[in-house]
Amino acid sequence: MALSSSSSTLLRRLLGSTPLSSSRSSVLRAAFCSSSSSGPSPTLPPPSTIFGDDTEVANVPPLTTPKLFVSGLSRLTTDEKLKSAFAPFGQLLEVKVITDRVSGRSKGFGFVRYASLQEAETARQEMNAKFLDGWVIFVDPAKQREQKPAPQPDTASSHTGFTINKTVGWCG
DNA sequence: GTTGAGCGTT
Repeated sequence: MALSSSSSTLLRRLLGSTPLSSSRSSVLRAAFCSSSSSGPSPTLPPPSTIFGDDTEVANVPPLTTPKLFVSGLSRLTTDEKLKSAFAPFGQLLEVKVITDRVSGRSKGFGFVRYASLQEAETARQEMNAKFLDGWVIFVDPAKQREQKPAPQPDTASSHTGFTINKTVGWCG
């Protein structure tokens, strides 16, 4: 149950030649449902226990942030290329391909931010595991880059007038 | 040219 979309290395290898059978459960279901009119079967549990329900397994959890993390980008892919790929799926508030400050080239991943979650989900379901510039890209919800800047409540002076000396330096 | 894990600059 530890299926995560972060396994890009193995997935892009498999995506090279995957028949992608989506209606495999229909064949098995027909075999079970064709012989169930003569009382309960002590040897076989009800089909609902095996397959659960008509719920598809490809159900993905909804997003919680309009910001998406796009990985698997080609080194030749830039901001404009990424923007052009995610543009028709919604209003992009910000598109950024992370480039190394030293070498000045793309790191192979970027971020896209939509105006709403609806657009982000659409873009994710439409652009996840798709080809972009010859490489299979992966769209995942991005983390919050904004970590607490200064959550220090008692950084000023207290009413008691005492000031804690935080100089816990080395005694040597 | 630089081939592949990962979460960014202001």
